[in-house]
Amino acid sequence: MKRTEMAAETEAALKAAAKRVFADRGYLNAKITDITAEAGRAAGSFYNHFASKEELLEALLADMLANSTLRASAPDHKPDFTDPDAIRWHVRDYVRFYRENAATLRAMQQAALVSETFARTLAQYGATERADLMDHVEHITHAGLQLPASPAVSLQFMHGLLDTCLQTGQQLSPNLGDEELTEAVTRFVYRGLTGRDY
Amino acid sequence: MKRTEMAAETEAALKAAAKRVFADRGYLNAKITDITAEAGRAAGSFYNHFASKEELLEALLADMLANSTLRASAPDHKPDFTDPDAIRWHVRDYVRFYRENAATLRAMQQAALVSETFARTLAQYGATERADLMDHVEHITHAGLQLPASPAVSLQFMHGLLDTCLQTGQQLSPNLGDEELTEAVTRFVYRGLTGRDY
DNA sequence: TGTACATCAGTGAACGCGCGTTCACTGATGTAC
DNA sequence: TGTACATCAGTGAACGCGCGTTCACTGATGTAC
Repeated sequence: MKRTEMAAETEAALKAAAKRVFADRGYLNAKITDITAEAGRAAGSFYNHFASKEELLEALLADMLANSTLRASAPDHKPDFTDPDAIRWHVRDYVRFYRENAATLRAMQQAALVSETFARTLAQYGATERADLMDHVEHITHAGLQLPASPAVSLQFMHGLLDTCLQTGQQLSPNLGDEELTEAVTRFVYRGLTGRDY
Repeated sequence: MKRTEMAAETEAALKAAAKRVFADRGYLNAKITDITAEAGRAAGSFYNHFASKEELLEALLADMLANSTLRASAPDHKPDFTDPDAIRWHVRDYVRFYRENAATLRAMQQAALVSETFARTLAQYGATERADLMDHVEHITHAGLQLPASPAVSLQFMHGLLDTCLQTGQQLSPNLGDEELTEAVTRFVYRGLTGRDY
């Protein structure tokens, strides 16, 4: 095997192991040696690829962002939140995204608690996500309906609610499936944003 | 000064210092010596009062619970969420409670990320809080209105939303005051839960 | 009330554990001729 | 194609930093007589 391949394989193994370890015991509790052990490599090997646990997380974040450029440009994407289907589409998409990237997202949230830098990165990322939805909620005002707050704050409500649901998902009483969760959140958010029902 | 008084004073100073340090740089980042320094005591003094940082946090939690038995039994308390005023009352009360105990609450959340024990305690606490509101939301169903999900899950929506708002409160775009926040959340939640507007 | 001793809160230097990080070494792959 | 040397990914024992925790000491308060 080529040397570059070998190195790439080890790096990939470390990232994959890190996700598993982060998911299992959390980013903050994860030791470097937990990750290398999980990846089946020696401790020192870690530093051939990453300068620190923080840098590894940054790499995971970069991977996540690189792999998710696809979404929100789908053909069935609806950009008007006066239509419940548009909200449902975005809720469902976010749930899917969260499921796919749970390990990295949760690790980021934990890192943000301890590091100012990660806190900023994460806040930035959320803000960008919400900026893209700004026009979606503004349709509501234009339709003569009254948002509960400014468009920005209304969006934070939606975003925050969804995030909380996904993070505490395991505890949701009668173990709610993703489809039911999507339905319930969609209804709650549609009602909350527009003041209407469907 | 009496010895018992002296000890009590030091313990109180350590607790107060801990809250400040936790609020300032977070529970997880707080070192024992940060706390003792902030309290103006020697490092070793800490262990005359608490066996560990965890035990200190438990003491803060106990204090918080002891000092907050008052609320939710006030004379103007309304127990029926078909009335927006009832929701507003609870939202306002929760905001007040959060403001008063922000340091301890945030510390608990951080501790929960790292310690299974604290995670359980916190989940337990939230569940208890919600259990007390169960009958409040059930009025909605009894009035012939349709909740977005089961009463328990609907309550988690409300609770989660409020929590997120308070935790990320600083970033809320046009620095929202508590009164506006209460109004906006109340409207959103009332609409979301009942499907009506006011 | 006074004296002698016990107790105990507080002190801070020193200890030591845990874990991140290093580094001399190995053996396999790459390169030069 | 073959040989000799260079490079480099990976290894894991050892190092050392940071910080929690201890402990011998101090001086003030409590107690016994």
